[in-house]
Formats: sequence, structure tokens, C-alpha cells
Amino acid sequence: MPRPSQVSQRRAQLIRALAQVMAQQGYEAASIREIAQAAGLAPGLVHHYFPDKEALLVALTEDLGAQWLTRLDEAEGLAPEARLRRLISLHLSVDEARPDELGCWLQIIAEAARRPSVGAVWAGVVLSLRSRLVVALTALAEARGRTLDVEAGAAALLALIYGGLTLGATAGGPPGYAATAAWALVEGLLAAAPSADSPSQAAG
Amino acid sequence: MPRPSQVSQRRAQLIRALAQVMAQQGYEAASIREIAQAAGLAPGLVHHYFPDKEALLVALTEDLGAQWLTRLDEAEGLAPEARLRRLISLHLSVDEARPDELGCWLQIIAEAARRPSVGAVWAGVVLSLRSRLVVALTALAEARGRTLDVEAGAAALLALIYGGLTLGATAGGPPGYAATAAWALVEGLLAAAPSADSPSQAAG
Amino acid sequence: MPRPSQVSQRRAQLIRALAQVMAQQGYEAASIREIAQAAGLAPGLVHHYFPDKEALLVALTEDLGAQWLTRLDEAEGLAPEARLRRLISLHLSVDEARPDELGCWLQIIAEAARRPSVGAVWAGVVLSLRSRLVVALTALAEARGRTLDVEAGAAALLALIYGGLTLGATAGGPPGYAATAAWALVEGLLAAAPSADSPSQAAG
Amino acid sequence: MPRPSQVSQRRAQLIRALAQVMAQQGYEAASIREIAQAAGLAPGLVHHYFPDKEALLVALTEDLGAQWLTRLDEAEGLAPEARLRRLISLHLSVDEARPDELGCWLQIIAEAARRPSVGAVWAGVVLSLRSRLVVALTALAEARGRTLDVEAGAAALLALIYGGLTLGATAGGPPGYAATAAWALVEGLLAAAPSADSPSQAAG
DNA sequence: GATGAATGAGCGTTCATTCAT
DNA sequence: CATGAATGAACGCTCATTCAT
Repeated sequence: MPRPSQVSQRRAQLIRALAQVMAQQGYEAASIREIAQAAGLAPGLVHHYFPDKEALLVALTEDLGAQWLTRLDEAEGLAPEARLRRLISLHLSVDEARPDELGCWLQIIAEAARRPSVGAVWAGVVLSLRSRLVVALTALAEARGRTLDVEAGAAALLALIYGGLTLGATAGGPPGYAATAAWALVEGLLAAAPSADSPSQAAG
Repeated sequence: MPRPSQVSQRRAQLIRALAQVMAQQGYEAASIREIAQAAGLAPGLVHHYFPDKEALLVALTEDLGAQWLTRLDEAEGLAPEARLRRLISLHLSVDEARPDELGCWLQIIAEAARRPSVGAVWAGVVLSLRSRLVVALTALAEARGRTLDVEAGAAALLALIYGGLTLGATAGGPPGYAATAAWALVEGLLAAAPSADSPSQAAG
Repeated sequence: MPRPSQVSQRRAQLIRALAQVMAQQGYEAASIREIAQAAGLAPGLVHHYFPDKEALLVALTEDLGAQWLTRLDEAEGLAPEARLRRLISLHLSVDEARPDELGCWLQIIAEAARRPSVGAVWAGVVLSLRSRLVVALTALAEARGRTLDVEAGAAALLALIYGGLTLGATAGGPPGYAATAAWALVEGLLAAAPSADSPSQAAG
Repeated sequence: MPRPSQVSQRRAQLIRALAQVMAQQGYEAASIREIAQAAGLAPGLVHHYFPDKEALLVALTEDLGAQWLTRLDEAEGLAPEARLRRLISLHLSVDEARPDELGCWLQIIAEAARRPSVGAVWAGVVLSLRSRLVVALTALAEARGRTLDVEAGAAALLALIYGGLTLGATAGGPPGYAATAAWALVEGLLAAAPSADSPSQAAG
């Protein structure tokens, strides 16, 4: 019987192998044989640790999502504005430090659209990311004395970030615009928001 | 002898069939047999009109891109601000009127990342969309008397729009935030831009 | 209604086209489309002039066989020994003047082994070639005053020639050995044959 | 864990199955499904043991070539003349004991003409066969005190043998002529060769 | 646990043949 | 007569998955 750590290690090996193969060839084209080879394991082992190929994809999605969230922890404890700037730049640095990761996400989103198991995990990841932004935005709005629809603001920020990464990876574009634009979006939203001490004018 | 339009019609049939099947099952999972059946044609005909499956995907990408651009023509001739607002809402209305189209784009982007033939067409579509936004942004900046980096602004707008559509389709989110946020982004960018008549204060 | 000459011309066009394509790709790999293209005709026309692909192969076999026989007519009227030498060299010159032809024969023999219609034509060609050699050998044996089994001798000569061409085309070998050897074979057969005026010693 | 011999056995099964099917239907017409069925295996297994169909054909060619050479070993150790007679009759007995084998060779030669991988193996087989004949011819020429171009002689012998087998299998002919003729060829070549002890008369 | 042989369905693609125009 | 669109069976090959060892 393997120690629990060995199971985790084998699973992690296979998850990384899927990421590696999938980033270059896509999920469907990543064959079990190739994944096993990239992991240095026998093909038959894949089905010992995962019931099927889709479960492996779900595990990778969870893994990448957890990593992403962990990375954002670095912004904890900063002042509101600095924290939001940090969150934005941490997001956008994905494509520099981890080119494979972005490729994986593109494939995952495509699969999420028609595999409920993947879609659910992806939706959870988005929810978590958004909630981090909500917290940061709330703190900033409070510091600026504004009443902001932070849910919508966070969704918009994430959309700008995600869109910027995707388009940058697949269709190029001017360099470094996303960070600037993300902050302009924050300022634009804050400028349009009513002052916190005059709620009666909010709807105006 | 078949009329010339016959060929175009058959090709269009097959392109629509691919869109239909692909939106629900993805590109790889859309088999030639299924596509042919969705088009009401014999399987062998697919390769009579397209050299291979990838060429059909490229044709669909071109077709969807052309449709998208055509839709934006509706904003022609409006005043700067109205035109930009119209462009934004035309983009964002894609998911309402054409749910299949959004699903197709998700799959196309995933394929564009590793099929050069698809990637080139997609990059061309993005370029065209961005140039429409550049024109509109330039007109607006001029009307407001601001000096704007319109390339970066257009890229950011498109990123926000594309990200909003994608995340909305795959992970939900608050309703209708994207249009509001897009305009906040525009205002934020304009607010941060120097006045056109006082270039010396640009860096201020 | 086409004039008879047009029918013949179209058929000849297609036969030459098959030869051309088949020499390089083999019979099975020579598609109707390709053959038609090589002939400069529409694909559908092939089945106007030949009931099916095999009939086209049979026609080509007949055509090549007839050409081969015609070529041998050049040796008519020569003295016995010169005539046989000429026949041998005419056979062996096939690979120099018509490289495609040899390639076709290799494919035809392979098909002849399992298509009766082709096999029959091929057998007829061999019979005709052999009978030319029989005539020449008979004349030579008579001139030398020997009683030769000319059927066996002609078969052996043809075997040597055909084997030499085939092996030369597919596996190389010393240059020009076949002509020398063919004549050595003739002399060897004649030397082993009894004198025509002492038939009683033939079986010795 | 399968024993190493298991792999060899499966490969041999498939090679024999290809020989069986190919002799009757040709290489192109021998479908993977049919070959697998003839071997009593599942269709998918063929590509488990051979990368593709052509590799299976190459393996068969190597196998038949090796068998042919092994058969010739029976002539080892005989006196020069007896050895050569034995080599000739061993070659020519192919069509009696192994009708399938001859059919396979016809197909292989046709494929060798346009598949380099097959052509190379076939050329190697011919080379080996010829070198056996060279050795035997050399010994015989020495015993007879003659200076013979043994390379050319061996090539001619092989051509006569191969041509005789091929024509016999596809177009009939008088029975048993080839062995007689092969020996007549040998005697004819020896008769035309200069004496070994009078090299100055070689050109005479 | 670990292996890789085995299965058979399904893939993209090719093709000879037919036939409406 | 001539065209090439249309058909659907069959091809080589890949694959996730299973399972005996």
C-alpha cells in the first residue's frame, strides 16, 4: 500500500504532465500515452490514479486555480490602493512567468463550456478571484469615500484582465496596456460612483 | 452544370453546421459525420468542398469574423460618443442574440493557440475590431480635447469586452456590468489623458 | 456522337495517363481523379470510355504489349544470328528508352497475379514474345545444324531478359551483363543440343 | 509482464498473416482488419506491434529474405558443381513448396519500386543471394580452370531464376526449363571465359 | 502497485462509381 | 458528349479504457 504522500505525488506528476502536454497540443490531442510518458509513468497507471481523462482535467483545473489564488496572497496586508495594484499586476504577470499556464487556461475554458465537471471548477475559481478583488475594491472605495458596486467592479476588472491575457496570447496587441487600463477602469468606476456620505445622490 | 452559387451555398451550409455542432461539443469532438448530418449532406461531401477539417474551421472563423465586423457597421455615422457607446453595446449583444456564436469563439481561440492557420485569421479579426475602436476613440478624444493613446485604449476596450463575454458565458457574474464598466474605462482613460492643447503638461 | 477516331483518341489519352501515374504511384494508388487530370479530362469521362478502372488497366496492358511486339518487328529480315541478337537487345533497351514502361510492367505483373482479366492479357503478351523468340531460335538452330528444344530455349531467354530488367530496375547489379549472358545462354543451349543429323544421340 | 518471446510471436503471427492475405489480394488490398483477422488478433493490435502498415511489409520482406537465404545453406559443403546445381534447384523449388511465397515476392517487387524502405530491404536480399552465387561460381570456375566475371555471371543466373519463377507463376510456360537453362547458361559463360592459365588470350 | 497487451469503436480521409444537369 | 456534385463504404490509424499478469 502506498503512503498517502506517494499517491499525492503520483497524482501531482500526472497533473503537471497533462499541463505540459495540453498547453502545446490541447486537451483532446493530449493522449493518455503521451501524458504518462511526460510523467515518466506507465500508461496504465493513469487510470489507477484518476478514473478517467476528464477527472485528470478537473484536477488540473483545481490545481491551477489553487496556485493562482495562492499567488494572490502576496498582496495581503498592503494598503488598499497598493493592494489592488498588486493584485492586478500579479494577475497580469501570469503570461510572463508561466507561458504554459495561460495556454492551459485557454484549453480549460473551451472544455468548461461543455463539460459540467470542468465548468463548475472553473466557475469556482472565477468566484474566488472575484472575491479577492471585491475585498480589495471595497477597501479602496472606503478609503476614497465612495459607494461602489464592488461586485460589478470586480467582475469588470477580472474581465479586463482575463481578456487582456487571452488576446495578448492569441492575437498580440500593444505591450503593457492592460495594467494601465485596469487602473483607469478603477478610477473611472470610482469617479462615477457617488460619494459615500451622500447616498441620496447615488441614483443621480 | 451547377451554378456558381451552388458551391457557395454548400460551403455556407457546412460552415453553419460546424458552428452548430462545435458550439455544443467543441471542435475536436465535432466529427465530420456529425457536421455533414447537421448540414443535411452526405459525409463525403465535406471533403468535396473543403480540403480538410481545419480548412472548414478556418472558413468558419473568417465567416464569424466578417459577420462581427458587418454588425459593427451599424454604428457608422453617429456622433463620437454615441458611436463608441453603440460599438460597445453591439459587441456585448453577441451573447444575447447568438448564443452559439460565443461558444464557437471560445473553441476557436483554443484552437487558434496551436493552429497557425486559425490563429492568423483570429489575429486578423482582432486587428479589425480594434481598428474600429481606434477610429471611434480617436474621434471621441478629439471631441473631448484629449490626447489619448488610442491603440492601447482600443486594446483595453476589446479586452474588457472579450473577457466580459467569455467569463459571462462560462462562469456567470453580475448582469450587465460590462457595458457600464466599458464606459467607465473610457472615461478613466480620458481623465488620465493630457489635454490636447497643453502637451507640455502631458507627464503631469 | 463522336467520330470513332475521337473515341480512340480519348481512350489513348486515358491509357497514357494511367501509365504515367501508375509508373510512379502504382495501380491502386492511381486514383481516377488523378488519371483524368493527367489526361486533361474531367473525372467523369473516365467511366464514359471504360466501364471501370480495371478495364483501363487491361487496355494499358494490351497497349504496352502491342508496342513491345511492334518494336520487335525491327528485327525482321535479318540473318538468324543477327536477328536473335537484335531481339535480345531490343528487349533489354526497354529500360533505357522508356523508364516508365518498366515501372508499369512491374505493377501489371503484380496485378496479373490476382486479376484474371489482366493475367490473361499478360499471358498473351508473354506468349507472343516467346513465339518471336521461338522463330528466331529455330532459324538459328537450323543454321547451326542443331536440334534444339526451342520452346524451352525461348522461355529461358525471356526469363533471363525479364529477370534482368526487373532486378536491374529494383535492385541494381553490374551493368550490361544481361545481353552478354543471354548470348552465353543461347550458345550453352546450342552446345548441349544434339546435332540435327544424328537424332539417335539426342537422348544421350 | 509478457515474456520477451511474446512480442516476437505476435509480430511473427502478423507477418505470416500479411503473407497469406497479400499473396492472394496484393498489398494495397490487404486491409489491416483482414490481416488481423487472419492472425486471429484484434485489429488494433497490428499498430501495437508495427508503427504502420508499411513497417509490416518491410518486416515480411526481411523475413522472406532471411528464409530464402537460410534455405540456401543446405548447399554448403558440396563440391563446386554439385553446389551450384543445388543452389539453382533450391531457388527454383520455391514455387513448388511455397506457392504463397512467390506471390508475395511479386507484390513486394511492385512495392519496392516506389517505397524506399521496401526497396532497400529487397536490394539487400538480392545482394545476399547474388553473393552466394558468386562464391559458388568462383569455386566452379577455379575447378574448371577458367577466369570468369563471376559478378556478372551471378547476376545473370539470378535473373534467369527470378524471371523463370515470375513468368512461370504468371504466364505459364514449358515445365522445368529453368533448371536446364540455368546450367546451360553456366556452361555457356564458362565456355566463353578464357583459361585461367593463359590470361593473355582473354580478349580472344 | 505496476505494467503494457488487448480491445473495438470511432476518427479524418479517400475513393470508385453514379447520375442529374 | 461532358461535367463535377453526390454517395457511402472502406481505408489506415488513434484512442480511452480494461485487465491478466
